[in-house]
Amino acid sequence: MAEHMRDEILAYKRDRILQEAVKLFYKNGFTGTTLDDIAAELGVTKPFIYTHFRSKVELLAALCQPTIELSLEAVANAAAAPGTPTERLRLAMADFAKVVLQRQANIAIFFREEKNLTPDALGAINTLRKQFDRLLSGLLREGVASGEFAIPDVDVAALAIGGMISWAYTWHRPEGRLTLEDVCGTLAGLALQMVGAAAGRPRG
Amino acid sequence: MAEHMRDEILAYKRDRILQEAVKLFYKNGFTGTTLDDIAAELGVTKPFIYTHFRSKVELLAALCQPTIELSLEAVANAAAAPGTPTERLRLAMADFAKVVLQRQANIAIFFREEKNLTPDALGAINTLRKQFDRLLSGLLREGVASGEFAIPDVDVAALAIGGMISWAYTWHRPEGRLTLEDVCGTLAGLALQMVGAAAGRPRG
DNA sequence: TTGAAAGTCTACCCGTAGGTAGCACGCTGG
DNA sequence: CCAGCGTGCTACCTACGGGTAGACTTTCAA
Repeated sequence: MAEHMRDEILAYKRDRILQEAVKLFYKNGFTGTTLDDIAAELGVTKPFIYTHFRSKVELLAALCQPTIELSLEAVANAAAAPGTPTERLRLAMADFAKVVLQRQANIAIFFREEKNLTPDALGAINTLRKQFDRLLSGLLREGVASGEFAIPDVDVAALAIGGMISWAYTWHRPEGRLTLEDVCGTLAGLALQMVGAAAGRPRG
Repeated sequence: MAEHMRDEILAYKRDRILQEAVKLFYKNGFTGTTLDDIAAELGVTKPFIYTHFRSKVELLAALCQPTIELSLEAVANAAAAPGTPTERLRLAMADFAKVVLQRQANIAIFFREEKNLTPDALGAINTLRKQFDRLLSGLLREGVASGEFAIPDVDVAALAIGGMISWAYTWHRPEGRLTLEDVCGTLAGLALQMVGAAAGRPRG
């Protein structure tokens, strides 16, 4: 049990480092942030960080990959859920949007700093992204087959929808006019309308 | 006239530097590219670059701003053109997509390296982006007023459409299955369908 | 109370890359 | 053939920041 708690504390420290790193990378960019900056924000020193991460780029990977995994899971779960393609697409896009906005900083950092990842880390993430695209394309194809969707090019449509929603990381302001749920709902509705689904927005 | 030609040569040199910079920043990122790299690619040395640009970040600004200006112009021209909102939206989005894809590298660099611009340069560009959003929102509002478009939230829709098309810089492959014109046309069609316009895609 | 292990800090190294001073080469006109 | 200028190069400076060695402190078990 002493062992157990030590692990929790270790995990907690690791997590705090990641939190501060996300905050600073988001605000000042990856190269615009020094490890000393992160350490200072935590009230510790640089070697402290090195007891939890092997390098600065490992830190970067550690804050990107899990977020991409969450995005994939959101779509995977929705795609596997019961319901019509229309219902599942709405769920998939609303949940995906939620991940994008809840992890806005992580998403932003990933897309900006991709080039700073090691080939290994980038490869792993790109595998996830390919699965994401494949799932989304598959869902669209189902809807086309069932006659619910009308799309000229399924693969382009998948990229367009994915992009429309991913892009929200660039403009969403948590303190703005719209709540996170509003935005997710609206974006999911727009996605449905885009594929020609009936009731892209329920009409009362 | 001797004067005249000297200026042309100066402009040409400046242009070549920018070309190589775009290529390398796109491939390796801004901080991942050294001025020596760019110089080497041109068969010159670093001080040569400094006779044409005051600093590395000035180089960055010089390759971002004109591209953003082009995007704005594309939408501004289409918005001011004659025709129904539907027709003008299609034109605006097709032309905007064309800029995004023709200047794919510049667009990618801008979105990735925003944080490396000086506050001044970034401010100037953000002014342009705000105009872009305003124009697009205005066009959508016209379509809603005329009954051609059905959109829950015009401002979110403008951001969604702009994002969907901007995003193409992440996935378009010039050597891929689709020509640039194909992609522009498909994306413009998807944008129309997204706002509920009739004939998002002409049906024969 | 003591010894060892875990954890953190102080102090440093050193490669890298943005930026510059001053020289050398070649062109043009006398 | 030479003066002078424009142009680009050689050679350098310097700051910064990622990464590390080793000392110090704290904790806990015996």
